[in-house]
Amino acid sequence: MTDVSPDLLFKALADPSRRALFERLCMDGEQTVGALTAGAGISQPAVSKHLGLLKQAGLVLDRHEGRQTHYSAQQRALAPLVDWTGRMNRFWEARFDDLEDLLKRMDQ
Amino acid sequence: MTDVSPDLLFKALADPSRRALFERLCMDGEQTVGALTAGAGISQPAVSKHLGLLKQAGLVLDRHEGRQTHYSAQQRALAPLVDWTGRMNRFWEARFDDLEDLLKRMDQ
DNA sequence: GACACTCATAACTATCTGGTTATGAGAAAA
DNA sequence: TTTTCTCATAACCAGATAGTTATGAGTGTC
Repeated sequence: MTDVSPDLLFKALADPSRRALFERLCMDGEQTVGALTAGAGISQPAVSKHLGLLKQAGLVLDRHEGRQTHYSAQQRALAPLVDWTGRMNRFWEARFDDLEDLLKRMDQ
Repeated sequence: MTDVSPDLLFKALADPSRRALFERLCMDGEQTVGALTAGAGISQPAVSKHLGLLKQAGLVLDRHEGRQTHYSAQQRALAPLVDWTGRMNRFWEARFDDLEDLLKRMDQ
């Protein structure tokens, strides 16, 4: 529930297989490991490991039901990423404003 | 100028040293390799390599002036990231709306 | 021209990482 | 209970990667 560092998020999403799994969960909703393995081009243990990392990064939740595990995307998880990009853009705009101010002053 | 794949962006930003360099460029504006090396806890060649990757990912620009190279953050570079996170959230919300619809129908 | 400075590249190394196969644990089915 | 199914973990391997030192290329300075 508590926010995860951007570092974990970036690392988790840097791998294409992992990002693809997360995208599928976002698009199609909760799915079992078996369903996710079908369609991912990698073995079931590889999928499980990736899901483990995604879970550790707070990007997915797991739910055990009988002998299968259902994974789902955790919506709020991307918030730190949005915050980070927003912050970077804001820095940029701040410097841009400074430049504008400078130009205005030079104009007078 | 043309948009870069989210893959390159995520990979470039997944490394802490690289992300720190980019953040400094966003916060403080254009800087030389020397200035960036001071403060990064790593050697100058390491910094140069990271800057090379950031440039390849479209995150920074370089400008040669005499014997020094000035790097700056490229503002629009984060756009694909913003798009991607937005898309993921939109998927999520769409499924949420479906659920709402379902609940509404069940309610009738 | 000789020297100093700034950065990029080369070459190398240790560690990380993403994949594999083999296997074990737990739950349903027979 | 035995078997089958689903997933996670263990053990291992090959390639990627982030760092290092050494050096070269290009530019200003003396």
